[in-house]
Amino acid sequence: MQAKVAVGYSTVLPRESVYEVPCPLIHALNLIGGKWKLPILWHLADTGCCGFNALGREVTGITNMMLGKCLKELEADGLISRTELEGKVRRVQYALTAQGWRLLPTLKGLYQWGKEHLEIEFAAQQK
Amino acid sequence: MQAKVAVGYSTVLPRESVYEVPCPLIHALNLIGGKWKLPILWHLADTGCCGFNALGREVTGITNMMLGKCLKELEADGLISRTELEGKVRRVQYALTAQGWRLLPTLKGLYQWGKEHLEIEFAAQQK
DNA sequence: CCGTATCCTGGGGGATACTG
DNA sequence: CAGTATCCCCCAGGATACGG
Repeated sequence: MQAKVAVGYSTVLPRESVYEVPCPLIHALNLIGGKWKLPILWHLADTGCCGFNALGREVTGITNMMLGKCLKELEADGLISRTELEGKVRRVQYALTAQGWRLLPTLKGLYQWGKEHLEIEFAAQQK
Repeated sequence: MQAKVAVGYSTVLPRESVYEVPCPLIHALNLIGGKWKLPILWHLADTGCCGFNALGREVTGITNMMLGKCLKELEADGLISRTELEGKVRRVQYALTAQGWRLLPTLKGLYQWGKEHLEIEFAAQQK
């Protein structure tokens, strides 16, 4: 067995099910869970802001259905903002909120860990 | 729109679907995805090592089915180790691997962000 | 004690079509 | 351009039971 290392938060499970008590980590994972939330956030991070159809074109493979659903949820959760612009043709702008921006860097560690994991996995296959 | 901040990794989407190209972040999220992977990892982090039934007792709500499936996947992914102990009665020890240990602290930032999000949400409901 | 086999259900997500 | 409505399929995960 490994020596115990600092994890940074409590790993003690509650007596009740973890799903009957609000866990911040599970909560965060739920907000960005699903197949398309992260790609949408990435593209907004990359371009600054974006309209509905433009977003649909850039996030390859997503359908209008899922795009609408995800955008609605992300907005309700305060990760993105929706702004209707004035003009004769209808125009809407989606952008990250401050809270949305704050989320992205927190994923960096996980990204690095995943990269390492992929490399180890790849090396094992080469043998 | 917000000023652009450093995210720590590339947010540029590939021309192909994100799901046709191996993204380390998506990969990491897949490894710990599902309902029970994190609770299992937490309990192993908390106790050091654990047998099958003991784990099932502590991770409240999980069934034998899901426990077996998750343990098998986590082992195949190199996050936990499975050791059969010598003796007249069968005994097995599950524990985190070094890679498993390295994962947990990377989730700290996400945990903090989720905590903040819960607090903001709660404050909004009080109004 | 350590699991596996079977059966079943809910909902996430795809395809397609339609509206203002 | 910015979405909604409908239908359908698949599989993660629950319930239950059984075997080494």
